[in-house]
Amino acid sequence: MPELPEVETIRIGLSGFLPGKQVQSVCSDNARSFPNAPKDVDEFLIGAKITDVRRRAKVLLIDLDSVYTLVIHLKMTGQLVFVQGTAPKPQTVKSKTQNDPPSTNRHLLTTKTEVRFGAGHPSDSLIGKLPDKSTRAIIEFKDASKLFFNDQRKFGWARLMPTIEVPNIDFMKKVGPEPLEADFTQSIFRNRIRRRAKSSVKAVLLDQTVLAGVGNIYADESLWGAKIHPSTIVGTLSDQKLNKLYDALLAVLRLSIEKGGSTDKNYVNAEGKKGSYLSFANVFRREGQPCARCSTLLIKVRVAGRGTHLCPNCQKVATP
DNA sequence: CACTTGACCTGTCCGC
DNA sequence: TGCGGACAGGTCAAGT
Repeated sequence: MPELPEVETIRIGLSGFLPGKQVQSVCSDNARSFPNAPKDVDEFLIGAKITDVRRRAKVLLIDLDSVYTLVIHLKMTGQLVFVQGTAPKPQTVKSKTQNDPPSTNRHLLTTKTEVRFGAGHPSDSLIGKLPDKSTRAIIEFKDASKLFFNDQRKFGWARLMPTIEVPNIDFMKKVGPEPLEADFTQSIFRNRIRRRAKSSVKAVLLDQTVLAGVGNIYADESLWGAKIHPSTIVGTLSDQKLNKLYDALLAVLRLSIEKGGSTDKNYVNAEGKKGSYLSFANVFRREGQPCARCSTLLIKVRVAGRGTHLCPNCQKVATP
């Protein structure tokens, strides 16, 4: 679920909290979610200070002064939850599904001022209830603040590795350019998209080796913006159409970062606010609703193995 | 080699 | 009410 705008929102938020924090202790389930050997954690994470929080594609990079980096991919349901260690300030945010009596919250931490990042699930809407059963790792800092890594579906992972080796990860070597970097021009976009001339344009947008950071939400939104059917074969698209797609893609990515990303179930940014992009979305999860341009009812189909939202009137399959 | 599909997971939702 | 199955999607491995 977290795509480029969500991970960037998380990066911005964590950048306000983490630099300078010194790691006091770490606990994890030692499974796939955080597979490092305990001795490496002892040597390179415990006692280290965080120097920077970076992002590449959908990957978060938390740099340490041990010259190691914590590399985190949230995949679909991963979250990073930062909990301040001081000034406990009880909050009562109720689940929308039920009114949980406080007495049932047996896992309340002593500190309750928390900031949650990333994709979530309904049980997460009770702020202050951590760790929960999706918690995979907890990093505690010397000032008693904590960073929780939660992931309901265990697709995400966090890995500690030497900073200098991060660019050598297979994913990092293969991943395409950042679409919001200044030197990512229309012609570079067209050339990279055209590398997969026989594929559907949606499959190519989702291909991280073509360009970095686009997932299902922003693929659908940008194709609607450019009036291109997601099944259109890349080779049949004109330069003009691809330029429109470039413009639409950059516009939706920028708008979403401005809105703090997309909140599906729940998700808040550094200021405790939900990402609001989905309320600006034109097609994603809006099947059955009228198209904002032509009022035709939006539909949901399957393209490139993904649920795909489009306007059947504005986005017709290109006929060569 | 280029491209597509399935596996990995768990929680939710829908139909019977 | 409960149960089975489809579905959600980022990425990699396996298949066509």
